[in-house]
Amino acid sequence: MPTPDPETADQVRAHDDVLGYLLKHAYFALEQRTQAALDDMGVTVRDLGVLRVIAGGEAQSQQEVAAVLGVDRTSMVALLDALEHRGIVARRPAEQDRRRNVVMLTGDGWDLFRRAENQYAEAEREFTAVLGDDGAARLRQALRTVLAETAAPEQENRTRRRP
Amino acid sequence: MPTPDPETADQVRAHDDVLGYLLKHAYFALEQRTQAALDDMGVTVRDLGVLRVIAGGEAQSQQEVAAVLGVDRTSMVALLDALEHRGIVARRPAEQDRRRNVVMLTGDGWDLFRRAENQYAEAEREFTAVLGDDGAARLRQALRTVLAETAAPEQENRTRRRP
DNA sequence: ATCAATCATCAGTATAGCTGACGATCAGTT
DNA sequence: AACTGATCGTCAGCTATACTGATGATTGAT
Repeated sequence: MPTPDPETADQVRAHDDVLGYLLKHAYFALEQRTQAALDDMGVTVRDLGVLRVIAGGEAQSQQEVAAVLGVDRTSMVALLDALEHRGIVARRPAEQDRRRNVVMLTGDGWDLFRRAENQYAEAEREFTAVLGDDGAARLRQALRTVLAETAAPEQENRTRRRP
Repeated sequence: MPTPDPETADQVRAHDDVLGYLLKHAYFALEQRTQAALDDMGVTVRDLGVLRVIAGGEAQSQQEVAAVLGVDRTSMVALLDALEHRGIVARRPAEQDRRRNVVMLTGDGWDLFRRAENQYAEAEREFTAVLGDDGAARLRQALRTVLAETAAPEQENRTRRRP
């Protein structure tokens, strides 16, 4: 028997007991499904996140959008460049503070957003269908709870590993 | 009023109602916490995942490990190179099929694994402490359920976006 | 023996995030 | 009015990661 020490191997936690594994794979599985639902429209899930935050008035400036979504502000530049190029969003310097760019949806942007959001929501519903409405709501609530507790106000810091 | 159409903006879903957002950020928040708990030992969460799968006997060859974890097989090479170099795992061609490399933990590897797994588990416990034991179990179960339903046997395909 | 398939590996490519810098702008001080 | 420090958007360069496609070694079936 090559690998597992038979006496100890069965005390080892199964990989799908590990919350990190479950979260990561649930995230990627959902991403794949929702992205597939958006492919027709030429929008990424990421794009839609930006549109949603703008449409909901949750953020105005580029940095606010970036902060809400946990995206780096320098990455937001290229992201918005593409969306602006396609006439989906527009940038305009804020009147009170001309350093800031206020980002807003164009008419076409609103249109695209609503269609994309519908497709996205449908894909999410399918994804959580097994849980039932209550189960899906409880899942969301649980995630919201742990996130609120963590309350990491700093950036996300995904890259850094051992130096 | 620059951005939100006031009549429509309040019909827009808040970003933290979106399951994709919640999963992604919960995943990254947990990753950060658990990684911090492992930093002392010079192991990444990713490394530990590999060790766990090997230690539990859930996989033997490199590709099996990669498949269980949803990691690309070509990425697994470098990952194992590093672990082997540090004397944590050992590769040996399988006797029945010498194309395959059977991966196993060394004595030091078992040692490191057990310590790392303890640290990791503690960090996870802290992360889900707000939910209580039952809540944490329900969260895990919900994630396992949607993942089982998805049952995506293909690769993960994280990169591809619009062509 | 031959041939397609599989495993580990490697080289090359693309993407995303981060750091650090820059100019423009703002607020507060003098 | 001029000076200082901070903030915003932008850009260039670095890194980590995943993927593609190719290679050699090996296998199983014909």
